Amino acid sequence: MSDNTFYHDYMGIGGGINNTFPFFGENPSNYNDQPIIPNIQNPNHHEHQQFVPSSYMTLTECLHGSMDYNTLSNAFGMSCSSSSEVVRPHIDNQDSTRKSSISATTEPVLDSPLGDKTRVVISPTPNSSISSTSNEAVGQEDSSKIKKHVQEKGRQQEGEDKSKKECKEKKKGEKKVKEPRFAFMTKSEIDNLEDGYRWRKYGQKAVKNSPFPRNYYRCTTQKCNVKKRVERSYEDSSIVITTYEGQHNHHCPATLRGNASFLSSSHFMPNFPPQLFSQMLNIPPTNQNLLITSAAYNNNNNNYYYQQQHQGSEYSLFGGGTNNDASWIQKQEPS
DNA sequence: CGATTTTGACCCGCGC
DNA sequence: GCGCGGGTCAAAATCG
Repeated sequence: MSDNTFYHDYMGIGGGINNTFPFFGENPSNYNDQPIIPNIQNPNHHEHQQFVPSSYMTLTECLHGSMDYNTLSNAFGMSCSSSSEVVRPHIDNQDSTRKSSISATTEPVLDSPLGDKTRVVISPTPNSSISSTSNEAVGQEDSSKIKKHVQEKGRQQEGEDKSKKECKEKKKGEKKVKEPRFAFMTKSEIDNLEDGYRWRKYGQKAVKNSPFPRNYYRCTTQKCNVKKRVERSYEDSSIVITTYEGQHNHHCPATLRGNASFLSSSHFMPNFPPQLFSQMLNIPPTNQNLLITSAAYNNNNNNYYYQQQHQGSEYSLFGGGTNNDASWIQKQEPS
């Protein structure tokens, strides 16, 4: 199984964006352009760019999960082999040695060029929920043991049947199926970024070697078992790592209400199938584990733009649109 | 008062 | 088999 980690660098329209994001040149009039490809080309590269109209599509359906991966690949006339397994981002914080190369077992924070670019020294700020993992945890040990015993006794009396049944049912069925996952990184002060869906928090865990906890969310829609994990990078506290697991089986509540303003955070990405990018780029499955994304949003005209490049590929992808609906994606030939 | 968050305990897989 | 860490549960607390 290959990993497919997906980086998304969201930066405001403000400082630094011009340095890293080719769509935003010196001329602010570009921001008011409709998403017509030539108008948003990087002025520095326009001579070399050659766009491929056949690769042009709208993102709208992708954004709201109404297309499955096969449909998407068909739309592009590409085969969607079963080998395009989605993502299982390998997040192993135990590994203190950093892999500098792109590997199949990618840990989003550590391997991302974005992380390097924005690396800062994190001085762990006291966080009540986190600091309790060290000293307090020791003190909690004894009392928790007592509680444990009490609970166990209680369970033996009343809960045993139930839990046993559940265990059996789980064992009867197949192994817990791991849903497709993908992770992306977002430069944001807000931890839980608006993506149009409604989530309920169901857990929080301290992450080893990190002062920041990891939060677990579930989609509140019934029978939708999509999960989301949100954690802040311990290497760069300005970066939020979001990991989605599964696909929504329903429409996005925000768009049903006619409210698409959540796109202002450029968080259209979570529902965009990552393997589509590798398919568009003709990236071999073995190399599809790392996509680097830059994105930006113009609050003045509600346009968002992004660029995707894949290391090891000569191609890159451009996309954008408005938060009203229009959105697009474009494959760029190598220069 | 229902929905959501908090949080300690539990479960499970994995490495040693 | 044991310990560790990630993920989940579920009762209590809090919110709107």
